[in-house]
Amino acid sequence: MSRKELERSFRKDFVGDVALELFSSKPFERVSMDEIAQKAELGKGTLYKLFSGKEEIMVHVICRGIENLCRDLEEQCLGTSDVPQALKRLLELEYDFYTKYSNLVLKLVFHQSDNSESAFLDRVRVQHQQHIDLLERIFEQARTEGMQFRLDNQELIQALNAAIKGLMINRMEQPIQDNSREKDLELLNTMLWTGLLA
Amino acid sequence: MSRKELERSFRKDFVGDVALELFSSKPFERVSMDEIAQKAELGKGTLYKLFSGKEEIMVHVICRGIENLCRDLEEQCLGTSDVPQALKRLLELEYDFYTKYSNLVLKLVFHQSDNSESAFLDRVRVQHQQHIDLLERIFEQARTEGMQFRLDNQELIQALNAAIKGLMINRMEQPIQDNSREKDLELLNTMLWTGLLA
Amino acid sequence: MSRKELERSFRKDFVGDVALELFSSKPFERVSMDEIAQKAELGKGTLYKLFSGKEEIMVHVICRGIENLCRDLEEQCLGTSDVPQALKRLLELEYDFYTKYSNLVLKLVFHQSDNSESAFLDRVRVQHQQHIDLLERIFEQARTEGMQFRLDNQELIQALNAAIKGLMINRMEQPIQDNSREKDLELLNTMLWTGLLA
Amino acid sequence: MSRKELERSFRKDFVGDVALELFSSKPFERVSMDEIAQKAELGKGTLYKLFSGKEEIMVHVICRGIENLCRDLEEQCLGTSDVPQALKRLLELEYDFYTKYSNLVLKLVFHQSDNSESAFLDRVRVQHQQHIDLLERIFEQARTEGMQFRLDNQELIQALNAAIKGLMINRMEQPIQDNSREKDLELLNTMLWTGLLA
DNA sequence: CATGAATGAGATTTCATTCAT
DNA sequence: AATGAATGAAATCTCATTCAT
Repeated sequence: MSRKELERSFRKDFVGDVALELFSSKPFERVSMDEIAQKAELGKGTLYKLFSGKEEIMVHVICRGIENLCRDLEEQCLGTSDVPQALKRLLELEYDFYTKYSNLVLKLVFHQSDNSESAFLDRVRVQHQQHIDLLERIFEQARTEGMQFRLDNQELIQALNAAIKGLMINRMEQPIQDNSREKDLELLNTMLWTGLLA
Repeated sequence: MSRKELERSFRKDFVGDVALELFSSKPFERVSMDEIAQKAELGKGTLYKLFSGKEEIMVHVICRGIENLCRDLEEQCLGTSDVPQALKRLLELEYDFYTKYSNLVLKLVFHQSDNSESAFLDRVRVQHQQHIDLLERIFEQARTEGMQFRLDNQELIQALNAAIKGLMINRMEQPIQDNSREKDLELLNTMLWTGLLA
Repeated sequence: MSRKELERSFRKDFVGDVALELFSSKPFERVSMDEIAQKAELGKGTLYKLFSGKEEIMVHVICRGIENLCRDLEEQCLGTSDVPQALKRLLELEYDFYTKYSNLVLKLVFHQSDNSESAFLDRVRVQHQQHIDLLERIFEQARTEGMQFRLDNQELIQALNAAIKGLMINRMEQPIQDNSREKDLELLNTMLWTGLLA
Repeated sequence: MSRKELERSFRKDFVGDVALELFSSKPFERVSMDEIAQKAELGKGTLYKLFSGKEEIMVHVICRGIENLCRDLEEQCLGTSDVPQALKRLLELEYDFYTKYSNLVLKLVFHQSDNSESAFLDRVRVQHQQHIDLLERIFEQARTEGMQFRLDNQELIQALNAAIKGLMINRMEQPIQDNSREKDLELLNTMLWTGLLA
C-alpha cells in the first residue's frame, strides 16, 4: 500500500472506532452522520469521501470486529491442547464481541431480512463465513483431543450462536448490574457444556 | 361492556392484527401509520381515535400476544402430570410466540434501553411479569413431579429466554427453510434438557 | 317562537355557556369540538345540527356576551344622574366583559384581519355597533349632566377600548394575583379620568 | 466571531426578517415553516439547521426587535434634557414596535399562559426585563428633570403598556386608514399625559 | 481535498367536518 | 334526531445525502 492508501485506511479505521463507540450506546438509526462527523472531528463531506454512506460504515466496523475476533480466537483457542480452557475462552471472546456489537448485529439482522440483495452484505457474509469456519476448526480440534459432542458442528455452532445472542438481548433489556458478565458466562457454560438437568 | 365498547375493542383488535402482520414482515420503524391505515382500510385519523400513537399499537399487539401465550401455557403446560410433554409443549409455544413477534420484541428491547420511563412500557412490563410468574409455576410443578434442575427458577427462565431469543435471531437472518421450526425445536430441547456434551 | 324553536334556542345557549367556559381557559384554537361536545354531554353531530361550525359557536357566544353587557350598561349606566358613579360602573362592566371574553376577542381580531369577508363577522359587527352606540349615548348623557371631555365621543370610545383591552392583555400574560381586578380598575380610572401627570 | 459564525448569524437574521414579514401579515399559527422556507428561498431542512423549530424563530425575531427598540430608546430618549420631546419619541418608538410585532406579541401572550415553563420564554423574559428597566430609567430621568407623575414607575409602565397594546389591538381590527398612526399617537399622548377630562 | 450548508422525502400527529346508522 | 366513527389535509420536524465553495 502506498502512503496515501495507508493514511486513508488509518482514517477509515479511526472513523470506525468513533462510530462503534456511538453504536454501542444507541441503536443504529439513532446515530446520525452529523454525530459521527462531529465526534470524529471531520466534516460530513469527508465521511462520504471515506465511505459511500452510513451502511458502509456499519459494514466496515462490523467486519473489522469479526476480523479481530477471529484473530483472537485463532491465537487463544486454536492449537492448544487444553480443550476445556479453549472452549471457556471461546465463550468469553464471543460473548464480549456480541455484547459490544449488539446494536450493529441487530441492525444487520433487520437488513438481512429486508434488502436481501446488497453488495455490502456480501462483505459481511464472507467475513462471517470465515468466523464460522474458524469455529468449526476449533470444534474439530476439540474432537480430535477426545471431546465428544452430541451434535454435529453445524448444530453446535447454531446452538452457540443462539445462546450468546440470546444473552446479549437479555443484557440489552436489563439494567446492567455487577458481575452480569460473569453470571452470563457461567450460565452459558452450564447451558452449553453441562446441561440444565441434574 | 356495552355494545359500543365491545365494538371499539373489536376494531382495536382488528387493527392490531393488521399491524402485527406488517410488523412480522419488517421492523417497527419501517411500518408507517399510513401503511397500517391503508391495510386496515381506515383513515389515518381513525387509527388515532383508537390508539394514541404508533407505540400504543405496538403495546396493544404485544400485550395481546403475551396474554394469548399465557392462556395457552396455562391450558397446555400447567396441571398435567406428563412433565416431559409439558416442557416440550412449553418450548413450542414460546418459540412460536417469539418467532411471530420477533420485530416487536426487538423494538421493545431498544425502547427499554432508551426511554426507560414510559407509561406504555409499564403495561408491557406487567404483562411480561405475569408471563414470568407463570413460567415459574410451571417449573415449580415440574420439580414437584420429580424433575431436577441444575439451576434455580430465575436462572432457568433466563436460560430459556436466551436460547429461544437467540434462535429467533438466527431465524431472522437466515432464509426460512423447510423444517427449520422442527430443527430449532429439537436443538432447543437438546440445549436445555439434554446438554450438548455426550 | 314555537316550543321547538324555544328548545333549540335554549340548547344553543347552553352549548354556548359550556364553550365560553372552555374559551376562558385557553385560546380558541386549543378548544376542540370534541371537548365542547363532551363537556356539553352531546354528540359531535348534534353540535353541527345547532351550529354550522366552530366559528358560529364563537359568534353566538360573543354576541350573547355583548348583548348582556349592553343590557347591564343600559340598566346601570344610562339614565342615572350620578355621572361619576355611572362612569365607574361603566369601566367595571367593560373590564369584566373583556377579561372573561379575552380569548374570543383576540380570536376575533385575527379573524377580522384575515377573512375580511365573512357572513359571521357581520353579525358580530352589528352587535358591536350597538355596543358603541350605547357607549355614545352614555357619554352624551354625561355631557348633558355637565361633564366635560377633552375628546369627541369617537375618540373617547377608542381610548376607553384601548385602555381596557391593553389591561386585558397585561392580565393574560401576568400570573393572576390578589386584587388585580381592583388595581386594574383604579389604574383605568386614573388613566382615563384623572390623567397620569400631577 | 469567526467568518462562519458571522455568516450563520447573518442567515439567521435574514430568515428572521423574512419570518417577521409573514408574522406581520397573519397570526403565528397560520405561518407555516414551508412558507417561511419558500419565501427565504431555502429548503425546510435548512431552517431547522438554523433554528430548533418555529418557536425559536419567533423568539429570535422578537428578541432582535426588543434589542433594536432598546437601542433606539437609549439613543433618542435617554440623556436628553428635552423631556417632553423624549416622552413623545418614547411613545412613537413603542407604538411602532408593537404595531409591527403585534402578532408575535399576542402569540407570546398565549404561550406565556400555556407553557409557563419553557427555556425559550426565558430568553424573551430577560430581554423584556431589560426593556422595562430602560423605561424605568427614562421615567426616573424625567422626574429628575422636574416632571411629576401621579403614579410610581411600575404603574406608569403598566399604564403605558396597556394603552399602547390596546391601540395595537384596535389597529389590528380596523382597516388601516390614512393618518391612523398620527391619530393614535395623539390619542396616546392625550391619554397618558394630558388626561381625558377637561 | 475538506467542508458544512442545503435539500426534500417521509414520518407522526391533530382536528374540523361529514355521514351512515 | 342524535350519534360518534371515519376522514384527510395540513402542520412540524428529522436526517442521509449532495455539491458548491
